[in-house]
Amino acid sequence: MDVEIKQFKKLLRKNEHYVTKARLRLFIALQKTPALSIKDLVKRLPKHDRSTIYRNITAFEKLGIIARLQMGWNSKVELSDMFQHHHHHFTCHRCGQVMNLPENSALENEIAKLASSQNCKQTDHQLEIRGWCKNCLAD
Amino acid sequence: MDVEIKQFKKLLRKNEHYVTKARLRLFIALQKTPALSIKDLVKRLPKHDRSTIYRNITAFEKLGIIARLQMGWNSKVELSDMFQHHHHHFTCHRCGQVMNLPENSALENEIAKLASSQNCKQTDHQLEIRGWCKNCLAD
DNA sequence: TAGCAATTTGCGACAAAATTGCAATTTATA
DNA sequence: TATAAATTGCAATTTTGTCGCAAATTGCTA
Repeated sequence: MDVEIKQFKKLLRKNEHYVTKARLRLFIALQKTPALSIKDLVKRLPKHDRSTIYRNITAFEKLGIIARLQMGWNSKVELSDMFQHHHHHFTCHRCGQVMNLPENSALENEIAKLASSQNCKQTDHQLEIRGWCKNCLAD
Repeated sequence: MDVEIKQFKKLLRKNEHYVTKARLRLFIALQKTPALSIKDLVKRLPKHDRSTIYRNITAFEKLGIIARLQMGWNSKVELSDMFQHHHHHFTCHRCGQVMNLPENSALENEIAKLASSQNCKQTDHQLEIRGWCKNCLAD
């Protein structure tokens, strides 16, 4: 079985959460796609009620399993850095595609410096770059 | 009168929009606070109906007067770079306060490089840093 | 500054999104 | 497999966001 699913189950149990079908399916759906809206999730998990999905998203968020994002307009969720390399996103205005960007330590350093210059302690951050993707530029 | 309000009125007129009380108050509310949710705005503009606020937010957005942000969870709006220096945000987990961060050209450069490294053309971006603010760290 | 045309507003009705209580089901454990 | 506890699905409800329309406001011109 997928190493990450093992880790996910362990995390749930450690925090006194049951491993249920709804939670597993939600996790797997998130593993498959970079960033999903609640609407997408409801569509992809037809066996489960909206309320179950909402409740589990809230639970996952508290456990640090997922992170909420802003992609242009709607809020979306994706697995947190616990289950993925840390990364930022590029959203194309034209085709709407969201792509994960490669890690960049120079950028991460600048962000860290910016927070500490204000005497703030950073726990995390989120960057979205918007514009035109390679394919749409070619058209 | 405030230079920015003059600019705001001019922009409306140029685009065949009337300068109304609702629009002025909305603009002024946005001038006063870094990032406001729709809920906040509805609370701060009790003389105006929700639908008016929604409609004007939509209109302002089309005219490029405001930008939508995602601060953690709810989407918020603030005046665009047209009326403010370009900046990013820090949100405190504990007190919830949102502060504007100073401009940083090294950071901006890294962001630009990251986009072009993927052959994407960046139009804009948004960064939110989260953590603990100075005051909350002191407590 | 009165009057006209065009836009905007507030209201009420709706539609969509998100939350909640509770009985029935599922899960972990022994 | 029995039991206790957590979770789910469902229905009801609240919260958010949208829309049409009559009345009011705005910009313009005489």
